[in-house]
Amino acid sequence: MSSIATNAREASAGANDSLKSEFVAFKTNRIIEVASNLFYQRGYSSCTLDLVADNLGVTKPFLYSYFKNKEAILAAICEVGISESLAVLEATLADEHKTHRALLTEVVRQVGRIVIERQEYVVVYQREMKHLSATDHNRILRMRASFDHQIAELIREGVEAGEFREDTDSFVAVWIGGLISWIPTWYSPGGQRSSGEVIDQLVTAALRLAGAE
Amino acid sequence: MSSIATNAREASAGANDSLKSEFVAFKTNRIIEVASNLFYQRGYSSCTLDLVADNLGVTKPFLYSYFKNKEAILAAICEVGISESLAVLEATLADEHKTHRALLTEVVRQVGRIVIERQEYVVVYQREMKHLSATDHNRILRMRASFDHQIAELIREGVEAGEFREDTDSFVAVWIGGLISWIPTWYSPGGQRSSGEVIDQLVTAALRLAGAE
DNA sequence: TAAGCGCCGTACTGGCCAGTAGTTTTTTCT
DNA sequence: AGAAAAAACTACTGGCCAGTACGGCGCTTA
Repeated sequence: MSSIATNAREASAGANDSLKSEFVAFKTNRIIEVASNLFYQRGYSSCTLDLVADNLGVTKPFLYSYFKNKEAILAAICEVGISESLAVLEATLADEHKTHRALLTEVVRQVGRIVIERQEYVVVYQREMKHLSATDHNRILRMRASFDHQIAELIREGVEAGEFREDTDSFVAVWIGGLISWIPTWYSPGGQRSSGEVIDQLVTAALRLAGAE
Repeated sequence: MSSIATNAREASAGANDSLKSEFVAFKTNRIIEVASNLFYQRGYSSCTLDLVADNLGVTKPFLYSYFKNKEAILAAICEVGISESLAVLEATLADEHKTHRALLTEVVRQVGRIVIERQEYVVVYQREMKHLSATDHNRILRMRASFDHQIAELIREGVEAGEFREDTDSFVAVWIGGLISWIPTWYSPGGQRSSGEVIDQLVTAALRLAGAE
């Protein structure tokens, strides 16, 4: 009996905890969403936490119960784009049945989609990374390096398999990363080109760089 | 006689003035050089003018006798990379005897060189443009647009002339601009790759994007 | 050498802002 | 209902920084 009661209590406590942590996650997300938008518009250093709080309809101490300080908010923002991209990259590369050309196409398409979706996060990351603490900076730099490394590997194998031109240096991985990162500086959601067109163009460009035609 | 005297006086005054304006130009240059370096390292908003002055061995009011305010210094920095690139672009395109392929190669090579030389200026421009006044912002944006437009035109003519693949959209001009702008985020002067190698790679990449092979 | 001028420095201010201490409100549990 | 705990707010501070008023020093000119 006591064990049943205990289990029930634990289960209930567990449910409560998870509900509570869902609330916390939700609020945390809202904060980085709004903060990202404001950092994007005004720049990290010239954006005050009072402003972020105002835009959320709360006050500054509220933010401090979810993040240690201003820099922690920035770190959370910077991590979004790169961690999602890395996740998609690894999920895509897991499919062993595809050709290297198909893999490259799919990776570029998926990551391009994420970069467009998370445009503001990506731009803030690119512009404001230098304000991160050394620890956060290194963690994010490692993710970025891992991304580039895996693309370079994909290129190398594709060249070996004869799918890409043999005079293709695996360093084009960095150039392809450049194409992807470049999108947010000129694409705007309501603009002339749809995100679909942009992604198609991106894929074409990446394939040309890889010599896969 | 009076006219000779006047001329002599004017000539002398002119020489003085030009010498003086050379001094002014020199000091102005030193300011944007040092400021660019500090804005590059710390970001525009978190870099104080006292710090800039310290690094020049002068004091803050000195800066205010050469620039109206902090933003004017930023504007001067932002203009360097793009105005030099535009000048080189137009000088290169003036050579009527070259093929479109040769013109594209030369433009990319020259602008790549400028971007590497002026790396810090270019990065500050990309990151901090949003802190410019509307007037400065527009002036610089127009230069940038003119650059992209002329590259697009070059691509279009090259396709027409049969030098580039016929399924090449002139929008690759923007992608090529992306490759060039991407260099400063990963190239470092003392690093593994020499600037010559980087530029060769850049040219190769640009030609592949244009379908000129 | 003395007067005049211009260049640069000293010293200040007014406002802004990250971060915090202590209080009030809301929720939870009995 | 009422107490205890959790969540959010009010109100403040200490330091920083763009921009400025004014003073002094050296340099020209006669």
